[in-house]
Amino acid sequence: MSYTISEAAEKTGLPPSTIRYYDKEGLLPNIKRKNGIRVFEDMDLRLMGLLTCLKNTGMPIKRIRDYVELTSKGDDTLQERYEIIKAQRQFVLDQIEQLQYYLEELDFKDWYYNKALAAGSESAINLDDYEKETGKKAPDDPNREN
Amino acid sequence: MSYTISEAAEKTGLPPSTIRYYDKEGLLPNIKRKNGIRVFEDMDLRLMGLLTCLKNTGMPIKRIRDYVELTSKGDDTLQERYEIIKAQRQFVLDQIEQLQYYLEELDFKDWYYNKALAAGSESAINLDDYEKETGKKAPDDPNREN
DNA sequence: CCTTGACTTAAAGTGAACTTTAACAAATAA
DNA sequence: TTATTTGTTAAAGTTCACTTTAAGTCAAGG
Repeated sequence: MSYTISEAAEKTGLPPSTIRYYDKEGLLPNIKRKNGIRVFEDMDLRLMGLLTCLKNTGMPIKRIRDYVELTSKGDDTLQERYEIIKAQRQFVLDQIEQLQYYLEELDFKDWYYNKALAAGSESAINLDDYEKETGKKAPDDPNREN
Repeated sequence: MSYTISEAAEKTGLPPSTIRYYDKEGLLPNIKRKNGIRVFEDMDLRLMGLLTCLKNTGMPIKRIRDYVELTSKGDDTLQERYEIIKAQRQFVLDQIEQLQYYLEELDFKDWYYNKALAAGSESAINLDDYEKETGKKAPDDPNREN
């Protein structure tokens, strides 16, 4: 199947302006043209899925372009591409860990506001209760007197 | 304990310029001054920890300021603050889920390059092997002929 | 007394990732 | 035939979150 830019936009969730921007930045090599108009194939849409993955996990556009360029150079660049993917995979693992840490901070805040709302006031909260009730240590937090 | 801006910077990991910027943006209300010079207390450092948590989980500066402002208005704003924290907590859960999805895409790529490097070429890869070897379905990916 | 170093401000500059604008081309519907 | 729709480009504009710069204040040390 082939698609126009607006169809590709719908399929990928990226606005046409962004697709054109990615194309200009070299993230979409070998997009076909018919009378000057971009023609997207399924393979292009799958590439855009990968771009979205890399972008949404924090890879800068320039590095994505490097990866894409390496890909079109063939088997000689397998090792280099592998290093990029491995690094990004580790980066995602680190991000998840970081988010899980922040989640604990927000879990505490959630508990805190539940308590405060039940009591009608923040001043009524006994922070020792957090550990008693959840088994987790209260994180550092403003609103504390330590 | 009290700290200068450079000590606060060291403790929080934020550069002094960023701390001044946050102060200007209203994220650090009630910072004391001594002869015009900022004096940070432990409570301020803990607040900065919370700011970092909110910022690093994707909350825009303006929304963080709203939250901070609500906090200094006292118990009347408990419900509103709770909503903000609850929404952010859910946002973090969604982010983790999203990252875990992207991780699977990268896991596939990792497998793919391992295979390709072992064989010396991408063309030698049989994508059906991914499910056979890992029990996971190969995600959509460029480099595939489907 | 003077220099050094750490602080202050307002304002301008930066980099990333788009988005918008303006002007134009080609195909299609009325 | 004309109007509308959908595409094209280069270039300028936007937003966010800082960072840098320039000019100044102030306390401590030599």
